[in-house]
Amino acid sequence: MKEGPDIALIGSLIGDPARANMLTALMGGRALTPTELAGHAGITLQTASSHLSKLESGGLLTQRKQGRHRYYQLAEDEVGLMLENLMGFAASLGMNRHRPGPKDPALRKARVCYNHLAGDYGVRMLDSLITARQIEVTGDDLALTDAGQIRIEALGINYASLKKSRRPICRTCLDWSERRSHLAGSLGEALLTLLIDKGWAKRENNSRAIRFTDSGEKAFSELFPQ
Amino acid sequence: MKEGPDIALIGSLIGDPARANMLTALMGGRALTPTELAGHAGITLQTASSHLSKLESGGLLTQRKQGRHRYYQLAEDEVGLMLENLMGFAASLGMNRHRPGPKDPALRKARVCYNHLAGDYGVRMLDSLITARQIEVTGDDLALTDAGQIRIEALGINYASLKKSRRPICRTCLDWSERRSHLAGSLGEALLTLLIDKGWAKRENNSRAIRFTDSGEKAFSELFPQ
DNA sequence: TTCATACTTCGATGGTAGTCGAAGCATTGA
DNA sequence: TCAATGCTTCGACTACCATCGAAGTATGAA
Repeated sequence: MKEGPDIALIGSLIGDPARANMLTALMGGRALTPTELAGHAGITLQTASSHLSKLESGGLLTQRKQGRHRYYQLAEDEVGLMLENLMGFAASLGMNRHRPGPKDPALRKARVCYNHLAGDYGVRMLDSLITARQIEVTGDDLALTDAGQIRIEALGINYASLKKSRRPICRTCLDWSERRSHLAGSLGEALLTLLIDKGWAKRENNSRAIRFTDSGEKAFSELFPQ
Repeated sequence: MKEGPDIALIGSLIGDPARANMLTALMGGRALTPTELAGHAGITLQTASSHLSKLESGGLLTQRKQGRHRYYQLAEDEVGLMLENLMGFAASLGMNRHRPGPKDPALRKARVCYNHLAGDYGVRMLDSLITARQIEVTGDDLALTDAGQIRIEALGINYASLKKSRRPICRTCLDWSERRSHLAGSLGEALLTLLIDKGWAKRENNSRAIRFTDSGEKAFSELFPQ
């Protein structure tokens, strides 16, 4: 009894519907204000504020003040990975909160997973990078090969700056809709940023879904062939 | 808002300390009775019964009646993987319920993860199998090679019976103490059973820890060299 | 300074969920 | 048939927590 880490604390943090909705909203990757998060959760600002301070002291969120706004976001990559993982488990048990609606296919196709690309397109991207031997699988974790370094530099991503940070460049993240891994880590983030900066893909408002333009679809397929 | 699977439901199930303690106890791999689980959680039988029915209807547990006993266990492999994963996250946040006690090193060295071997030894076993090319890493999932089939048959594990079940033979499970994967799936279970049947290792009572005998240590090191 | 916006803190309320005692049901053994 | 064990169900209590109104604090704009 009382062995190992305390999962009850995390469970209780996630267990409240209002908090779960806020965390889900923050999986969209944008930093959000208490007012916005209150809207997502369907509660008043006061209640949201109370929840947010709990999530923050629990280590799941961080905030930064900017003028008279406070922006909350997921504290670390690990938080996003854990949430995506939990969603995968919930989905495997058939715990869906809604009848699969019109948004659902869009989410399964491509969505933001905190700061990187997920869904069918996310999985395809990682698969393609592995097939092209630009990313190497060694045991658990992923590593960028020499060919991969050259490749991402050619795409305009600065490898040196990726390497500077303490975050892993490549890591796997279990996709809840595909039940396979997609690419997370600082490279995953950089690639999503690239897709958006190039105008190939756009974030939907108030949703984790990502919409590709026609030319974006084409460019993506060329960059990451099946 | 209200996108994706319902993580709040699972969170609330895990979020209660009594339930979390029961789930942790069941990670020991043995099927336990309500009376035993009540003891682990430090509550009365009535309360435990109420919790257990919630966990069962939530899909986390199954029960089977045997005479006048009811044996509860984790419903599926996925439940164990999810819990181990959550523990890993909790540990990474430093959420430990106790000062690392004398039991802690034993747990980190070798423990039961629901039905397979975890901890340092679990990770080493998988590493060794991969190095020997008896297990192959393809993208996300693991696969037994031809050499691996021959190997496990030689150990006395019937490959055909493993294959019959719908469960995956090999799968990864993220180890919370090592932060790397060990081997789960039906083969992971069979290998743990083997270690115990051969008398090389023993389950501690009321703990997830596994204690190796001296000869067991030696045999393990020979079977799975670094 | 004054007002407005954004957010937090305080305080009160209400609901819910965990808890246990007591009673009821089922199985086993004598 | 009777008693004992294992467990569930019922009912009541309690404590906690989410919730929101009201008041307080901080930042920015006018």
